[in-house]
Amino acid sequence: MSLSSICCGNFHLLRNSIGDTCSIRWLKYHSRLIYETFLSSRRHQSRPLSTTVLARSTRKGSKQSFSNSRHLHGKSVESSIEVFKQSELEQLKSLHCYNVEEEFSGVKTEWPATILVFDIETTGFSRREDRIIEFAVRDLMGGKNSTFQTLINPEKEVRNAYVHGISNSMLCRPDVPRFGELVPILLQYVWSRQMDGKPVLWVAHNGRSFDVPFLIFEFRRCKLEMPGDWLFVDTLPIARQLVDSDGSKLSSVSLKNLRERYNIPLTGSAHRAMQDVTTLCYVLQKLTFELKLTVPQLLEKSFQASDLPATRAEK
DNA sequence: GGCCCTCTTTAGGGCCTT
Repeated sequence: MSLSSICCGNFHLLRNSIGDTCSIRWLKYHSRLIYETFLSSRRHQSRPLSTTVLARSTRKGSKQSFSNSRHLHGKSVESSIEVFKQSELEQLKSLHCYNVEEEFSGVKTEWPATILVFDIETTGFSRREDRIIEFAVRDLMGGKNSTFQTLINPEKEVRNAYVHGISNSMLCRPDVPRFGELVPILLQYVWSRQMDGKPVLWVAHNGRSFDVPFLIFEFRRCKLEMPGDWLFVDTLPIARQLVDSDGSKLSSVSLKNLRERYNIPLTGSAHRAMQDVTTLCYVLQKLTFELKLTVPQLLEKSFQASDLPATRAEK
């Protein structure tokens, strides 16, 4: 299975899903029972959800005890949040690619994992001192409700609004959830996208050093562990494999530079989570195509939360 | 903080994330 064909398929679908975002109110309304099921399954299990043993069994395709709970509310969620302007949509449409193999064969691609590209905005760089204030994710499978985003009340002052434009007044509102309140909603979203017996592959730029540790610490503050079938891929070390036409390595592999390298238009404010997610989706497509990376190879590069030093001991 | 590179490895600077 070539990643290029899958990515082309992804972005064919992505074209149709931009602006099609889950309503957090809907998810909030339906997440309570799901969350209770999650907690219940944890109680019935004699080990945490994110143990290595459990994850290994998941990689082989076995089901986890909670994997079917998403079917309790398996109906589609409504869309209510407009993310992009029409002019911006037109720009992105110009980048769309077709899954040629799928178009000709008529056979649906067998996905080895649910691939979720995500990004966070935070109050700073310290995973211990700072908090997540925005979370956005896009399922590369595309389709209805393939994206999800929300602001998060960090319960502390935001002093870096000059970076992302997210101010205290935007976060200190009754309709903005704290991270602990978001967890059941996020789990509901992920389960609604996850395929039976297959892992979830989260993709982020510099995720290994930044996004994933932040998530781990937020889960830890809620006294929860991430599901064991959540795998992560960092696009930063992958991008470092790129070379220029003269064979030299790139001087910068920041998301901004990669976007400019691939002529990807900026469709909103940089340093807002969903904007960066959209950029990374296109960068991932171009990156894997250029490096001829397959999905299995991408999975081989994945890591688990428990693999990170930050999860093994407090520093 | 983790990773990479080099004027390196008994180290230090820069990148990348907000």
